[in-house]
Amino acid sequence: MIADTAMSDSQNARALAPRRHGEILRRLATDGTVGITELADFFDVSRQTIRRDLKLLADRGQLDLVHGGATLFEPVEAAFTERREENAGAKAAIGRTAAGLVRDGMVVFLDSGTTTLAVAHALSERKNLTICTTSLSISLLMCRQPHVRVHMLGGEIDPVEEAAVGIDALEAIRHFRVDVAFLGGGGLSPDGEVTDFTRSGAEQRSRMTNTAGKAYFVLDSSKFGRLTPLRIPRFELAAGVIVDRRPPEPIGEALERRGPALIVAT
Amino acid sequence: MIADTAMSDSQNARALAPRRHGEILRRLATDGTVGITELADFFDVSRQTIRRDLKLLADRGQLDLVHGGATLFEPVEAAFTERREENAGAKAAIGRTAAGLVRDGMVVFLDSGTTTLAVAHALSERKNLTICTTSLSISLLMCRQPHVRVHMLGGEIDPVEEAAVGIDALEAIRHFRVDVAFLGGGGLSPDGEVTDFTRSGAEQRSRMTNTAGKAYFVLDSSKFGRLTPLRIPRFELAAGVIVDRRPPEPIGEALERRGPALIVAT
DNA sequence: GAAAAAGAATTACATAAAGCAACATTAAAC
DNA sequence: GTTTAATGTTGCTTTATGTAATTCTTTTTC
Repeated sequence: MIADTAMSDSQNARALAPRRHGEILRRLATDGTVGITELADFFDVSRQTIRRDLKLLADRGQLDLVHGGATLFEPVEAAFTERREENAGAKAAIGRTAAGLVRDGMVVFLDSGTTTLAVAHALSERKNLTICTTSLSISLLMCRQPHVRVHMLGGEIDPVEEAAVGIDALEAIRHFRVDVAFLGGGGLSPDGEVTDFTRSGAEQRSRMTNTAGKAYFVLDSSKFGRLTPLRIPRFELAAGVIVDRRPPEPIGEALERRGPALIVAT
Repeated sequence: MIADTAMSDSQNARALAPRRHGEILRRLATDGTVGITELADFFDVSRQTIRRDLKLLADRGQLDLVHGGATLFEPVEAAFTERREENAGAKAAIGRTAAGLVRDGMVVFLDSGTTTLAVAHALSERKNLTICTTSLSISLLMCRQPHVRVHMLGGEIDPVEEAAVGIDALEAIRHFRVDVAFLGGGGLSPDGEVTDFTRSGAEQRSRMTNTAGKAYFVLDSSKFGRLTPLRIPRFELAAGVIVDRRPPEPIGEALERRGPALIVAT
């Protein structure tokens, strides 16, 4: 079905305009850009024809024309980079509060995420820390800090989180004895529970909650009431949830009834 | 079949400005800095062109211009301190040559180091790669690339290399079957042997040489004749050593007599 | 700390490549 | 065969890139 579209036999591919369009869009989806000369060679048609194809697709709003070819509308540069900026003030406050729970010499686990990255920044005052993390950015940040030892938990990298996930990361956690863990989460549900996006993420956080001396979830207020699909088993064992302001009322109480302390950053 | 689709004619790759822009922003995101000469070498265009690209991106607010290149717009990046690349042109050439040895779909191991980082950059044309690395920068760079799967080998982070070292990294290597490995080295000794700075580094490279389908050392000319303390066991099993120019004569011959091919990048 | 040297920015212009529009040609449809 | 749609061709315009001369910066040297 799709295979026909993507077939590279130039004679076959040549005939029909819709085939070209399909292939053009497919390439755009994977590469982000297409070149006119490149396409003309591939389909064995003139550049003018390709130009007409692109013009048509551009009129339909399926791509952006540029000199020499076309690009996707949004080159989706800033998935992660963008998120970092959201709620920056709140996250910095959470970071400072979290850092206040850490003493020199401790072993600290830092989860992936922008809020935990803020915690990492706030930890720069502490000495002789051992940081244990799955996040590439946090590793890079902390390893450039003096008096800090960093352990990166390996595994397959999730391009969205820019952090290690999966079996290897899960296994690596076993090797560590951590004093305090700061964990992210997908949302804080109306009944006071932190929930997650992925099964392996939830499992990882669950284990950390279980093995760390103290485990804290760090959540900025944009997460309040947000529902994500996975519960985090043994969430009740967490020492606390650090937020930038008190969540609307059914939530805060429900959370405290479960056990973890509700800590509001200042 | 799809392979035809994914052809990487360097002429085409050069043509489109948006492709350069994408790569420039990607580099900025990982390195925090880009140099004009560096980029001109990499894309094989004039400095003037790169200057025009940077000017354009700066007007869009995507970066800050500085003398000789550009930096990230926000100084949020305490995380990504500047890493001036010495010998950037030579490394880019080595990177291109190395990338020429990689086919779409392969499993590639990339060692830590600035030369292997250049290889990573050059691999941006390839599709469906699985990258396996100990380097934080390379992980971060490659996981932002479409159609690339990244495995970060975990372990304690060496702040100099900004890469995982030690037992965990050594163990993690076992789990992988890699098609081709690109390894760094401390120096190329007068008797034609690649040597290393640390015991664990040497061991890691030795194992990789042994288990990878093909292993190549990538060394720029500043390493010629340099003596570092550790030999790399089973160095002779490497498929080749990629350099930017032929080393002075006792060295080149000695190397070839040992087995590995001497590949000079163009 | 000032002078010299090296590298980088800027300007202006030349050239090559791409876009465009009108017309010619071919292939499909009736 | 005629008609219609799609593609190819041609000449001209526009855009992108490269080159060279000049003027800053920065770095090096004494």
